Amino acid sequence: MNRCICPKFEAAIEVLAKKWTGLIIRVLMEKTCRFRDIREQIPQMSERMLAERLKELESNGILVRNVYPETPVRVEYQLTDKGRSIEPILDEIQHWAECHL
Amino acid sequence: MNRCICPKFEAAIEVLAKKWTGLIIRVLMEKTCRFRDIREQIPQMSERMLAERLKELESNGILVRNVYPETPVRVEYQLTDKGRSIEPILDEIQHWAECHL
DNA sequence: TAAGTTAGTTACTTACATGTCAGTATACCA
DNA sequence: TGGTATACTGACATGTAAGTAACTAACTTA
Repeated sequence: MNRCICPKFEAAIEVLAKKWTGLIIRVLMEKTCRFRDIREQIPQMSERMLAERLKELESNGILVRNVYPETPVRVEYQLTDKGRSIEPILDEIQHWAECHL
Repeated sequence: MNRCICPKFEAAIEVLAKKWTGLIIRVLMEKTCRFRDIREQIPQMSERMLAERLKELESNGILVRNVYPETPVRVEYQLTDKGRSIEPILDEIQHWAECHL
């Protein structure tokens, strides 16, 4: 459309391109997970980073945080519709990666 | 496919997600450009960053650098097939950005 | 009472990315 | 000889991202 810089495109890149973000979304794409579960599926990532990313993704409306006051507490992270709509992007990246890398 | 980390996916993110990369590719998607042209279309980016990204993209086989020894010298940057195959990814991101941001 | 569980937080450090700006090489033109 | 143009490069400073590891809070079980 416009040959100048599209702020929405840039904003999207800023959300999606951060380290760990894609992986976290991919894990949650399969099923709703607890903090612990995500850690176990992405063991390279520190707790600190996971907590930071989850907060960002929540504030961007990509996932919701559900707290169940059991003992010990259970916190589940679930993609929203907005979050699930990222799937085609990740699929395209995966496809490109498999063809060209 | 695999719920663990896919190194190809990560490698793709590493290439595509860097600051300015998407914008540079988008500019070159429209037409082959000289260094100067790209600068003018992305004025926020410094020359230093542009030169660095162009080198990276060239070494990743996403674009080719053609030198015409005229006076003054003309250097044109052109997407390869691999580079052009990134278009669907950028389109998906653009689409998502327009629907959700 | 001590240890375990979940879900974080905080402080500190290191690494890497980016910005700024001056300088280079080559060739032309006045 | 000085100025202009293109396409960079290099040194340095700053800023941001990420890693490490210890700590907290609430509650339960041994």
